[in-house]
Amino acid sequence: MTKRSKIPSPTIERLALYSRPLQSFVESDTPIVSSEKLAELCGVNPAQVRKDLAYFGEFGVRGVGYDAQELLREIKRILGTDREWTICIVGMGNLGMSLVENDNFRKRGYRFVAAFDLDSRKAGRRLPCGLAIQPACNIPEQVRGLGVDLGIITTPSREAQRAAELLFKANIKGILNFSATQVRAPECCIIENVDLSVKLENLVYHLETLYKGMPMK
Amino acid sequence: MTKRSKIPSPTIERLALYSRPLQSFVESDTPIVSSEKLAELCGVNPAQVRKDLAYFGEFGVRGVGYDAQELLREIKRILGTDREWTICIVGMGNLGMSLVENDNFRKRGYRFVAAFDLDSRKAGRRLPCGLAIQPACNIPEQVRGLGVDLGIITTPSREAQRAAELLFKANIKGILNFSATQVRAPECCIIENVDLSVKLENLVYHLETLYKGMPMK
DNA sequence: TCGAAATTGTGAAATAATGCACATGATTTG
DNA sequence: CAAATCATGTGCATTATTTCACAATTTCGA
Ligand SMILES: NC(=O)c1ccc[n+]([C@@H]2O[C@H](COP(=O)([O-])OP(=O)(O)OC[C@H]3O[C@@H](n4cnc5c(N)ncnc54)[C@H](O)[C@@H]3O)[C@@H](O)[C@H]2O)c1
Ligand SMILES: NC(=O)c1ccc[n+]([C@@H]2O[C@H](COP(=O)([O-])OP(=O)(O)OC[C@H]3O[C@@H](n4cnc5c(N)ncnc54)[C@H](O)[C@@H]3O)[C@@H](O)[C@H]2O)c1
Repeated sequence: MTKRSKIPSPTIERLALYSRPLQSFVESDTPIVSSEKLAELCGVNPAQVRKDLAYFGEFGVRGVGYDAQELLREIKRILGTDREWTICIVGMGNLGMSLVENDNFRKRGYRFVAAFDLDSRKAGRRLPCGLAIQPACNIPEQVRGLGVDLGIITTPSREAQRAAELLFKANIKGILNFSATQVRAPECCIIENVDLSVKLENLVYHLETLYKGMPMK
Repeated sequence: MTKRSKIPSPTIERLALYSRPLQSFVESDTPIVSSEKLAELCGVNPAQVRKDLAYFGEFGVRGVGYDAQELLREIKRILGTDREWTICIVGMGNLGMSLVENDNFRKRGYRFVAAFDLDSRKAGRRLPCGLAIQPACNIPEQVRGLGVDLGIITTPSREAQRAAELLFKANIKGILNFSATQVRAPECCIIENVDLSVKLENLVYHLETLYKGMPMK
């Protein structure tokens, strides 16, 4: 039990997924939820829900279900989202701005504490949230000084690796990269690459296959 | 050997991934690429690259490698991205605007042909790209009339299902949903849910686990 | 109080995905 | 032209993940 070393990584993604409907249950004063209900809302198998949770302990009551509030608390603890995480963001174009403005991150306990851009016309500008955009060359000093937890890269693809290098220099431990190039990182930094158009292409493939009358995966 | 019916879905995601460096090779006049090089750039195992491709045919030359241009063309054909796909987008807030403005989608052969919002102050406004935002109630008629291929949902979470229903009514076949609720769809429509904060929570979990016990600095 | 219904937790089977290792064919070099 | 080198394609072992199926536990109603 609780040997984190061999927990399937799909399990982790699903735990985050489960927390969304759980939050709703808590907000709507629905105290008890079953693996079947949760599974349905998240589009997975009920046994999967139970097994995912079982990696970390016994949170339910047989014949009854799970206490929504308690389960949500446990999942947050497991994921590490029961505390605030600070974020800096590099590349204040359309997507970067959109992310900083987005309220959901704040609600989930993330806080943007620094924003950077290479463009000298942008550097100095103050964002609605109160942050001032700083020149990218400040990254190592600023990010290290503030002890920022996470970095988000929203620069053009060709600049992504360079942006990442500055973050490594600042000793950052985790990066979410939205550009279309896979950023390469040293051992000590975890990268999550999120290429949005890969998602679109997935969709396109499935449609294409479907239209051709072939059975779908 | 082209039996599409049992192709692993991770394979499809990786094919899209491979196309990024391949594009660069083509643009920089590098004619030949090996599975090893491609694998390195995409952060996967070389045998994986070869196996992924082998599901669809023999595209390489033993002892030599793959012709970058030809391989790129084949991958596009396999994915279905060798033709234009039209997109409509529902919810023209920060993220929606950002997606419509993004040039990469156009470069990859996607074309936004309609944009919708519920907000009556937004409806009617013209976007830089030339599209005019329409009221959401126009979706069924407009989307069906234009024969739009794909839908993107960027409304607040609580509105996502409603937005989706309008798209179903318009007989749309695939939807990319950026809101934090999993949209439920009829058989005839494929949904890809992309919850960005799930990605962040993944990162947080791994950091938390990695540095459990050790002082984070 | 008892039996039926509900629902969890879990071992074991089934299914899916990955990666090794080598036969195969191309190319280069001496 | 033979040998060395390179890199693909693939059968198979390995590893990872999902799902089944059922014992265990709780609740409820007669
Ligand atoms: N906008 C979207 O909806 C969207 C969707 C999918 C992927 N993406 C990807 O996200 C990234 C950003 O997209 P965008 O639309 O915001 O682009 P954008 O061009 O609007 O913004 C990029 C910003 O990065 C800044 N920049 C460039 N080099 C930099 C550097 N070295 N350090 C710091 N800042 C730097 C630029 O000055 C600019 O402000 C791109 O890689 C894009 O492919 C965006
Ligand atoms: N902005 C981001 O960076 C970001 C990041 C992650 C996830 N998301 C998700 O993407 C979605 C959009 O985010 P956003 O920041 O653009 O929000 P936003 O509030 O800026 O925009 C939402 C837009 O949707 C419109 N809308 C509401 N109901 C509608 C309906 N039924 N039909 C059509 N339009 C409707 C609103 O008028 C508004 O213009 C949200 O679900 C958010 O959680 C956004």
